Amino acid sequence: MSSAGQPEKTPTRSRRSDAVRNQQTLLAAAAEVFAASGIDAPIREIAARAGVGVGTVYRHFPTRADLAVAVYRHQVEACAEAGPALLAETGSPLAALRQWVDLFVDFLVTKHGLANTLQADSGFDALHSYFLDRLVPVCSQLLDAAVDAGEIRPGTHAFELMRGIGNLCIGRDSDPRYDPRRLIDLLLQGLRQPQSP
Amino acid sequence: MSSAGQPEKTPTRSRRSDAVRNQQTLLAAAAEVFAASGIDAPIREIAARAGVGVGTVYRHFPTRADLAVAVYRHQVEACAEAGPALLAETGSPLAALRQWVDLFVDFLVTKHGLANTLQADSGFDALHSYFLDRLVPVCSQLLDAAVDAGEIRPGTHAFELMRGIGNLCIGRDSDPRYDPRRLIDLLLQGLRQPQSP
DNA sequence: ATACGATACGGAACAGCGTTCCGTTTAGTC
DNA sequence: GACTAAACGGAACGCTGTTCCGTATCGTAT
Repeated sequence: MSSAGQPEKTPTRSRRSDAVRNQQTLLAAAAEVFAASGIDAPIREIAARAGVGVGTVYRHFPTRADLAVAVYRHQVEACAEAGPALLAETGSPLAALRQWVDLFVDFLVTKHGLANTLQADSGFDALHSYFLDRLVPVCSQLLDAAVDAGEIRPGTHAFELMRGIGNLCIGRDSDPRYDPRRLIDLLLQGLRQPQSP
Repeated sequence: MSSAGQPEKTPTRSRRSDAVRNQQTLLAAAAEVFAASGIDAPIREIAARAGVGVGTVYRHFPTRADLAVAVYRHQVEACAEAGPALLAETGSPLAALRQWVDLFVDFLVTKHGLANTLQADSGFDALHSYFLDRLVPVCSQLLDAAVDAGEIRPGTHAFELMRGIGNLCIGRDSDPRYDPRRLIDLLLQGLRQPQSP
């Protein structure tokens, strides 16, 4: 009969130790490979560095995006948590927004190719969604606060702003004359404009 | 006979007729396929539609970018020529810049995947260069005029602005909530800001 | 009109990558 | 120690870009 309970764990067997070990190894390997060769590096390369077969990679992380989410989760989390913190400790919500955007840009720009994944159709659906689900609310909060403080005009959607910032970060490495930050600054300046004709 | 002249043509033989015919056919086929399946469509598909072998495609257009340049040349040219025209017929240089940017965005946004090629490392070097070589001077002229008229702040590089606009246009089709034009408007608004604190 | 050689053609062949699938191995449990 | 579910490895498949060369075709000199 088995109590009807057991709602969440160990139906019959516990997780195999080699499986958890491999998952960890894979995570580390993927982090290294992503850093070295970008987020588009061949799966085989990651498998090789972790010393496993490709089948194992796919079992643990069905899509490349799942792997990327796992690799970058901590940093995304940190960025998300920084939002409210900045808002609390900074006098001007707009200044807080600026600093937060800077954090976000830092994050995107230091990982080769990460910015491209902000596009919805980049084949990184899981990563895309995770980024947006986690960060859009934070951005929204900052935007609202700045609007309430009368520092920026209303009407801008956090989702759109985040995607725009992500897009602007694409291809930063390929040309030294292109600095996304300058344009993002311009964008934020544009937000300030008090609805002029 | 042959005057000593003829400085540019027919060293010994003239171009073969099948070659010119195939080049035309290829151009038409590529235009159709690009429109239908995006600029990343398989070369084989283009070859098939043109009724030639892949070797022929590569002989006429060594890289995909060369093909794209040939396909879009007219439209890029039109856009480039519209710049000075708008400047001449519009009172405000900033207004002219706005209209011109609108044209550019129209162009990018109506071709599936074209915007991505504005990135320097997208593997579309020839296209990237052509776009930039042709359009950056035009944009620069508009920017300068607007600066001279005191409508925008100085210091913005046409190259950077163009790349930024191109980047913002990426992925427009994948999400109806994302409208690049709103952000580009914001960007241009930011330009207007008279150098505030 | 014909022959000849340069030019262009076609598509097989190779390489790199993502992804699937299944025979084999291994860890956990009895 | 035996049994079985879980996990593994990597061969295999399909799709793509790109190269290469034997063959067909066109332009021209005769």
